[in-house]
Amino acid sequence: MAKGPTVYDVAQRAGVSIATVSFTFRQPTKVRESTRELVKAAARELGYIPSANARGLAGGRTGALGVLSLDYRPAMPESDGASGSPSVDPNVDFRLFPLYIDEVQRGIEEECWRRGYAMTVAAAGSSNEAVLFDIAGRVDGLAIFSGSIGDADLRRLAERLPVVLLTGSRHDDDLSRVSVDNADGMRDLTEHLISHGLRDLQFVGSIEAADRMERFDAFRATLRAANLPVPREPLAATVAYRAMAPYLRAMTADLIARDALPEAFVCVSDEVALVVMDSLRDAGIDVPGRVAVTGFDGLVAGRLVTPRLTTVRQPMQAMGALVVQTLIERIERPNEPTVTQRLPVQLVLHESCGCPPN
Amino acid sequence: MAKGPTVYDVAQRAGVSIATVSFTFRQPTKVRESTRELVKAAARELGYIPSANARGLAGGRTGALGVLSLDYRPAMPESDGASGSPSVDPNVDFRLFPLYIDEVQRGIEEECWRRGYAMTVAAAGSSNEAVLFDIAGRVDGLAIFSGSIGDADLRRLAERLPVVLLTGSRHDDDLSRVSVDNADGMRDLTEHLISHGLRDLQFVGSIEAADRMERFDAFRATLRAANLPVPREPLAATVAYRAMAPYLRAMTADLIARDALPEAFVCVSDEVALVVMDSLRDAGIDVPGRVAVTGFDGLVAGRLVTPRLTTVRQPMQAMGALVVQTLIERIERPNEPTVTQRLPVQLVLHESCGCPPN
DNA sequence: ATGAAAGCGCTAACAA
DNA sequence: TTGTTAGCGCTTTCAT
Repeated sequence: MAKGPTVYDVAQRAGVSIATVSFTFRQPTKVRESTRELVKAAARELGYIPSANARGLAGGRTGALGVLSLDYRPAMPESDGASGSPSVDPNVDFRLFPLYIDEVQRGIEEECWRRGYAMTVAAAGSSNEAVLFDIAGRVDGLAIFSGSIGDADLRRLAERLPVVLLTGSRHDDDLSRVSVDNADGMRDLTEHLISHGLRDLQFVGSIEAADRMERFDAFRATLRAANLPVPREPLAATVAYRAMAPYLRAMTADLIARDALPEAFVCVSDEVALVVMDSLRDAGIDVPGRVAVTGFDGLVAGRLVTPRLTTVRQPMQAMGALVVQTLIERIERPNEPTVTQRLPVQLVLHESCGCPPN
Repeated sequence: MAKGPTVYDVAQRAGVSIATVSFTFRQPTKVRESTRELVKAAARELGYIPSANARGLAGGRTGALGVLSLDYRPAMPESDGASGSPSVDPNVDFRLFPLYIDEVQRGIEEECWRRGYAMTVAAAGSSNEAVLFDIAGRVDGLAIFSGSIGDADLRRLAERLPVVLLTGSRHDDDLSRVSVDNADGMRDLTEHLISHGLRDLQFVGSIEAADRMERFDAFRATLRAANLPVPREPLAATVAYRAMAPYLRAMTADLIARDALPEAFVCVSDEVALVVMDSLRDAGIDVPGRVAVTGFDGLVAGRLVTPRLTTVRQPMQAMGALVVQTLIERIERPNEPTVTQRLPVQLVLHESCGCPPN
C-alpha cells in the first residue's frame, strides 16, 4: 500500500518509456499490440492504479462532476394510521421515503459514470464555505439543487467552473438550468380536477422557490380561465420545510373543525400531499369522497398510499442525466451561452383526485 | 471560467511569493497577519479556488474517500393493498423506500465532510473494471459494501489503498470490517418470539452473505437451546435479490394454500419482512394473530406499515461514521493491523411480533 | 516571516 | 512506433 507504483515503475518493469505506458492506457492504438500487452502485464503485476490527481493536473481537468444537494433531513413525519401518535423516533432522522432529490441524484450518478466521470457529492446543509470551495476545486463542473447555497457563493462558483442549476427559473442571473414544465403540468392537473366537477380548490404549500411559484401561478390562471374562485394565496404559503408537517396537520384539523374544507387540496408537492392525506385520514375524512388531494413530483411513495396519489410526474432520472450532459457540454465548450432546458411532465391519475381505480 | 487563477496569479497580485500564498491557506500561523490579509484579499478578488489535483499531487493524497455501493435498483415491488395488481410502473425503477445502504451512506457522507474529506461514490452494479480503478485512483481510501465487487478486484484494491468492508465476516482474508452483532440481535429477537409462546418458527430469506448466515445460525442456536424444532434451512434461502419479492409472494400463497403457515416468519431483513407481511395481508391472513413476522435492519419503512414491524435495528448512521474513522486511521497509519469492529444492535419491539401497541 | 526551488505522477508535444 | 521533455498547480523543505 505504502507508495503505489507509478508510471515509472511500470515503464521500467516493461522496459519502455513512461510515455508508452501512458499511451497504452490513454491511446492504445498508438502503441504496437505486443508492447501494449507487455505494459499491461507489467501494470497488472505491479497493481498499478493511475493517480487521478496527476492525470487531472496534467490534463487540466479532474474527470469528476460534483453535486451540491440539499440536506433534507427529517422527511415528513407520517403516521402509520394505526394511531394518532407520531410513528417516528425523534432520534432517528432519516427520510421516510425517497425524495425528489434522491431520484434526480440517481440520474446524475448513472449519467456520470456512463460518460466516464466520477461523481462527488456534498450536502449543502452540512457544508460551510470551506467545503463548498473544496468541492469546487476538485470537479470540472457542478450540479446544484437551487436553494442549496446562497446567491453570492453561487455567482462565485459559476465564474470559476461550469454550473447547472436544478429547477428554479429566475431570469436575473445568467446560469444554465434544467427544469420542467411546471405550468403545463399544473394546468393539466387543475383542468382535470375541474373536469371532476370540483369548484372550490385550495392550493397548499410553500411557493418561495421559483418553480413552485410557477405551479401556483398556473393553478390560478387555470381557475381564472374557468371562471372559478381564485385563492389569493396558498395555504401554508411561507412555512419552512422542517416545520411543514406539523403545520399541515394543525391546519387540516382546524379546517375540519371550522367545517371549512375545500373540495380539493392541490398541493405544491407530493411530500405536502402525503401529509395532508394522512391528516385527513386520521380525522376520518374521506379522500377523495369528501375532499380530493393532489400532489406534484411523482414520488414512488405516492403510489404506495391509499388512495394512490394523483400527481404530476417529473422525469427525475432524465433531469439528472440532462444536467450531466449540459455540464459536460459546457466543459467541452466553455464559451457557449447558458441554456435553460425544460423537460415535459406527465399527469398521473390515480384515486386521490376522484378517478376510479384502474 | 476559462483558466482559473492559480497561486501564481494570487502571489503576483499580492506581491508575495507562491509559498506565502500556500502558507496563508495551509499554515496561516506561519504568515504575518498583515500579509495574510493581503493574500486573502487578492485571492478573493481573483476568485481563487485551489486545485485539488495539484494539492493532492503535491501532498501525496487526494483528500477524498470513496464509496462503492451496491446497485439496488428496483426495490421491493410492494402492492398498496388496495388491489392485487403491482403498484409500481415497470418503467419506474426507483427504490420504494430508503434501504440499509442509504442510511449507512448518509452516515459516511456526514462523517466525511466533518473530517474534511470529500466523498466520491460509485454504484458497483453499473461499474466495469475501468470505473472501479478510476475511483480507486482518485481517493485515499475506499468504503466497500461487501458483495459489491468480486474478491479478486477487492484484493487488488486493498493492496493499493486502505479499504474497509461494510458487513460480512469472513476470516479468510485480511481486511478491515465494520459490522454488527448479528448473532446477538437474532438471539434476542428469537428469544422474544419464544417468550410469546411461539414454537414453530421459520426463517426466511437469502443467507448467502456472511452476516446473514450469522443471523440464521443464531436463530438456529437459539431454537436449539430452547428445545424447539430447528429448520434445517431458510425459506427462499438462495433466491437472488431481484427475484426475491415475487418469489416470496408465491411462496406465501403456497404455504397458505397448503395450510402450512408457521407461527412466525423470522425474516433475514426488513425488506423481506415487508414483502412477506404485504403478501399475508393480501391473502387476508392476520399478522400477528395468525402468524408473527419479524425483520432485521430497522429501516424507517418498518415503522410505517401496519402492524409496525418488530425488528433488530442496526446503527446504520454510526456504522457509516465508523467506517470513515477507520479509513482515516488507516490512511494516517498505514501499517496498523486490520480490524473488525462490531457495533451493537437493538431489539425493536412493535406489533408484528404480537406485542401490544405501545 | 518570506522566498527559491525541487518535486508529486502524469500527459502531450515534439523528436527521433 | 517509441522516447525525451516540459509543464500542470501546489506543498514543503531549506535558505535567507
